[in-house]
Amino acid sequence: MSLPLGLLGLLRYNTNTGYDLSKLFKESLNSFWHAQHSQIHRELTRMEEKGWVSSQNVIQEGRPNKRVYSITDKGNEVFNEWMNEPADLLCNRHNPLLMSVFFGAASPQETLRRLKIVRDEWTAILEPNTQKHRTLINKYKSSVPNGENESMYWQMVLDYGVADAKMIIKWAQDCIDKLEKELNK
Amino acid sequence: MSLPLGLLGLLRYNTNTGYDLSKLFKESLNSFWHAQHSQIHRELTRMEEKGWVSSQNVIQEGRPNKRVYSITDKGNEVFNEWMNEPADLLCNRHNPLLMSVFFGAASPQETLRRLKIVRDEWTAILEPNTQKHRTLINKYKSSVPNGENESMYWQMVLDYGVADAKMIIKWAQDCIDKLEKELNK
DNA sequence: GTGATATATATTACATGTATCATATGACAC
DNA sequence: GTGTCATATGATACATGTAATATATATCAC
Repeated sequence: MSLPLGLLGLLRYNTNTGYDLSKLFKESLNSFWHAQHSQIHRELTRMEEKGWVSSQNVIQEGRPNKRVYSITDKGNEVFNEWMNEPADLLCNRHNPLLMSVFFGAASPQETLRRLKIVRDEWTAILEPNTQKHRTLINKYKSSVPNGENESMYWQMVLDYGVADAKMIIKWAQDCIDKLEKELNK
Repeated sequence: MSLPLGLLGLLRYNTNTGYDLSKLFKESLNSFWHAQHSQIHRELTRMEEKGWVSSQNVIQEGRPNKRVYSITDKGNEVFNEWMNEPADLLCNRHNPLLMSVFFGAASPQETLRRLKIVRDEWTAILEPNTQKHRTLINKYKSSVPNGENESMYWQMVLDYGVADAKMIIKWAQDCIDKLEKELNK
């Protein structure tokens, strides 16, 4: 249920089109939830059927018409209920990286190569991503109602991302050291 | 594609029934991949259609008959190809916990309560889980062909789990501190 | 004037994950 | 003798995620 709830959460701030929600999603929630635009459009349609959002067709000049969604009272109710329901907090992971490491003995050289990619890519994006998110937090802080208050929570999610990246980089390096030692035996 | 590949990976060690694979999965891969027995049965059927595994019906006394699967040459090929293909290493996450923290301003008390649950539950399972996995690694090390060699990779996955849990516990505590300070203002 | 990029929504098909139920038997506790 | 747990597989329905394609227009670079 997290996708519709993410959309409801964002719609609490502002009315928005599917297209803009898709971009907003990428900017804000993408570090912990990935959704494609086709999924967002489908989900919005379903949410309208359920009465959680309503939409208005807006005719534009020079561009395709757009459909602007807003959250309904019922949508707000659903969102608030979810905020008080037991969520899947110790969430199951589906992690292809660990799957491939687990069976790494089948191809040690390849596993080593992959671990280096993981280390390098995470290292490369850690700083720029942190900066980008910090900038976005500041932007939304002033443009979203109650943004000053919300921003503490956004910061928590950003902190998680940083801690996670650092953990992965260190873990990958440790694995690389072990593997290289083993392969050079 | 990770589920079928996980099953192929396990079938390389031994022939196995869907039921046993389901249990093995829970013991070994569950920390980074969750699969229900119904999904495993369905997947095995499909893999047999594709010729990646073959099965034999074994009549048992006193118990329901069982279907024993073994990996085929083609299955081994598919598995090895996958070990050399670019995997989704910087994997997307779908993390309901972070989703709920992100919108935490909608219900600070509830968010605080959840973060405490997260901290406590992860703390409670960290030690026992580590022990359990260490025991399992030792068990499989001697019972699986090439187990001595494979065990280094299993250990890496276990290390990841430990580092991840510690990171989450620390992060949750930091968030709790911040939130309590804010709420007591 | 051609191609790339951004705006905007929608459909199709398939892959994967979750939840619940159905079936069948043996062993064990109460 | 009843209920629960373990063994064993499967069907059904639905929810969710991914991939690819279609349509239509404006702007900008070359």
